[in-house]
Amino acid sequence: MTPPLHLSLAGQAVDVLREQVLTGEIPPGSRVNEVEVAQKLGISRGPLREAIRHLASEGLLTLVPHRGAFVPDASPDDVRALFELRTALECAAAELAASRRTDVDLVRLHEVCAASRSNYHAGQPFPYRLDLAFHQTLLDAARSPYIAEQVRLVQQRVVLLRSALEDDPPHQHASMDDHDELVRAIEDGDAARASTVMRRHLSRVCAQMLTSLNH
Amino acid sequence: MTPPLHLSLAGQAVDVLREQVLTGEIPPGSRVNEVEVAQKLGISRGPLREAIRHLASEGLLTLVPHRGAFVPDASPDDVRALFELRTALECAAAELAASRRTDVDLVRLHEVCAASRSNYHAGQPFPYRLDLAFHQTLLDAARSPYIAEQVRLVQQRVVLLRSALEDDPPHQHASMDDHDELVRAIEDGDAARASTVMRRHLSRVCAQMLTSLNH
DNA sequence: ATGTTGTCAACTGTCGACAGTTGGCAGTTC
DNA sequence: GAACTGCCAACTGTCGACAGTTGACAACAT
Repeated sequence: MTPPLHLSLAGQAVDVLREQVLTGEIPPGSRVNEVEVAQKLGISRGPLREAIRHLASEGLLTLVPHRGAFVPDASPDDVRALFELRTALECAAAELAASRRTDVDLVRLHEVCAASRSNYHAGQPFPYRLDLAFHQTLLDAARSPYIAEQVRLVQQRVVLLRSALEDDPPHQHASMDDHDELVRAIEDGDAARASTVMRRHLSRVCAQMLTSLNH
Repeated sequence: MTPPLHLSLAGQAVDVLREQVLTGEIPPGSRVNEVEVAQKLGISRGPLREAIRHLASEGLLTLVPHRGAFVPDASPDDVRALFELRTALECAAAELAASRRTDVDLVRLHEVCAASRSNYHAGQPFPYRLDLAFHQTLLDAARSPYIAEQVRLVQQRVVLLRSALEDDPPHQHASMDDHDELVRAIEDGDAARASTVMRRHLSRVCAQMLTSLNH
C-alpha cells in the first residue's frame, strides 16, 4: 500500500542533487566533490556515487575518469543537436496526441493554455513552469510511455541551459500562440498539422535559446 | 594518446554483463545476484553495483528495491510503445540523413546494402548484424549525435526481444527492399520520402516482432 | 486441509578504510 | 626567465564488513 515511504539514500541524493543542478545552485562547469557532498548530505560515498552516476545517465552530469563529475555547459552545437532530438520526440508526440486525445485531454490542454495567459498578464515569474506543464499534458494525451520518458529527460537538459529563461515577453507571447494552435490541431485530430506546428514552435524556442547564449 | 588502455572495473563489468544480457546468457525474467556475479567476475560488489545501475539506465535491467535487478521480458504493449519511440527517432534521422548525406555516406550505405544481399544469398546466420550496421550507417549520415545515442539504446532494447530474430526469409527480403528504397530517397535528398519509407519499414519490423511473440 | 504467525536465511543497502591515479607546485637546470 | 623533473596532496576507484529488509518455510491454530 505504502510503496516506499522513505526512498533509499541514493534516491534521496538523486533528488537533492538534481534540484541543485537544475536551479544552478551547483553552477555549470563546477565539479562535484564526492567526500564533500557526501558529508554535506550526511551519507556515505557509496550511495552518493550511485546518485552521481544516475544523474550522469540523465545527462545532468558528465563523468571524467579519475577526475570526477562536472556540470556540463553547452555549446551552440550542443543546443542544436539537443533540439533535433527534442523535435523528433515531441513532433511524434504531437501526432500521437492528435490521434489519441480524449475529451478529458482537451479540457486539460485548454486549462493549461488559459492558465498561461492569465499568469502572463499577471506578470508572474517562472513562466517556463507552465510551458513545461503544457508539454507534459500533451505527452499524457499521446499515451506513449517511452517517448514521454525521453522527452522528460531532454526537457531537463534544456532547463539546464537556463540562460534563455530570461522573461522575454515577445517570445512568451509567440509561444502561447503556438500552444493554442497546437491544441486546435490536436482537437481537430490533424496529426500532420500538429507535427508541423510543434516543429515550428521548437524551432523558435531553439533560436531564442541560441541568441540568448550569445548574450 | 592511449586514453584508457584498461577500463575501470565497473566499465568492464558493464561490457561483460551487457553481452550476457543481450545474448540471452542471462535469460529474461532471471535475477542478477550481486555477490554471485561479483565473485564470478573477480571484482567487488561496489563496481558491480555501478555496472548494474548503468545497465538499468539503458533499459537492459529493471531494479526492484531490496529485491535486486531483473532482466525484463516484454509484453506486446511494451513492444508497441518501444517502436513508437524508435519510429520517432529513426524517421527524424532519415530526414536529416537525406538533407546532410555526403557522397561518402552514400557509398557506405550502398556497401552495407550489397553486403546484406550477398550475405542473404550465401545463407549466413545472424542477418540482423547487417541490419544494425545499415541503421548505424544511416545514423552517421544524419550527423545528430543525441539522436544517434538514443537510437543506439533503443536498438539494444529491441535486440533484447530477440524472439523475432528467427531467420524469416520473406521478412528479410522485404527489409532489404526497404533499405534499398531508403538509400534511394536519401540519395535524392527527399526527406519526406525517407521518413515515410522508414516509418513503413519499422512498422513492418514491429509487426513481425509481435507475431513472433505470439509464436 | 486451510489460514496464520513466528522464525530464519539470503540478499540488498550502507559504511569506513585502503590503494592507485591525477594535477599542481617546488626545485633544478639551461 | 623558461622549461623540465620529481614530489605531494587531494581525490577517485575499490574493497571487505555490518545492518536492515524481504520472501519463504515451518510450526501452529482453526
